[in-house]
Amino acid sequence: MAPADLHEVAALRLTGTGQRYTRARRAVVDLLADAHAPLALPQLLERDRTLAQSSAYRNLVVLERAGVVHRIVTADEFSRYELAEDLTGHHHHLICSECGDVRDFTVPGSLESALVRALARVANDHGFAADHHRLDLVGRCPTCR
Amino acid sequence: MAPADLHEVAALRLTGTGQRYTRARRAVVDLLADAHAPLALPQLLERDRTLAQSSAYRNLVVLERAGVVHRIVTADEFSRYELAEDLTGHHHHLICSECGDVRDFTVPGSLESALVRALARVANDHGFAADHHRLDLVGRCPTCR
DNA sequence: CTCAGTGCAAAGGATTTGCATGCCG
DNA sequence: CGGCATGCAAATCCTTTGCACTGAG
Repeated sequence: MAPADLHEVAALRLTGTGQRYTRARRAVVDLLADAHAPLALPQLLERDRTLAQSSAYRNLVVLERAGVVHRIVTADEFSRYELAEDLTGHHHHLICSECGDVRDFTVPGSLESALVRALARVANDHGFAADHHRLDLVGRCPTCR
Repeated sequence: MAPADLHEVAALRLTGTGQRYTRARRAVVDLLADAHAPLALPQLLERDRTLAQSSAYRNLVVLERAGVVHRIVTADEFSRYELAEDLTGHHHHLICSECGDVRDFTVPGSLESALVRALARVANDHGFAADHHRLDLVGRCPTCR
């Protein structure tokens, strides 16, 4: 998605519930869009020194509730944040068990849809209302291997 | 795996590194084996009131390092623990986004192996040393839906 | 003007750790 | 006996919250 459109959508999702799309929030969205991988809070603060820690946490909560940002929790000490899937496209994560770093990847569409069908059946069998799935590949990155 | 064998394997994996398979550790393994789903620490303490919190945490670390227990982190406030996959068989998790509860499930073998092949290729393309994958289905359980 | 947003400092809360004691091998 | 294991209490550290102030609309 083009940056301009991205900000427009983000602004829309916030103002819809009486919230503002401020400089700090725009900055977070820009950082996440540029990274093309989930970022932890220290990485955000490092990339933009004008961000205050507590406000960044608070803004991530607001952005998550507005459906702009998605939070992921790994075994790593920090949570990580990325743009919501409808803004970036469906993808999965390659996670380094050593340093906690995360990279995005996708699988062939045919496999993805076979997966979705199988999961729909599983959810149905268990009486679950399926929301989304998550596929992670855990290993050691080129640096840590 | 039969309980007797399970304890034998667990004992073996601990004693191999100069550690003991004590009553408290055996109790944790029994609880996890009976649950057929990952348990959080409060659930362990609740099921066996003789367990001390700090010792339980310490024992889970020891059991994890010995390859007997696997720790999983969800968006939920607590980590959850289950027996290692080579003791229970490969499976995936159905996670309730409301109450945090987790249930096990499997997908057809043909899909699973297609997945494994695709992931091997992804790991290779990114220079990662693949270790294992994780497939979660997130939704709302029958109680919370 | 009003009310959401900000930043500092302090509080929360799951998990870890220090230390004295218990107990298995 | 020696060293691992235990349990209490205190410390850690990511994250959240209280509060006074700023700024957008």
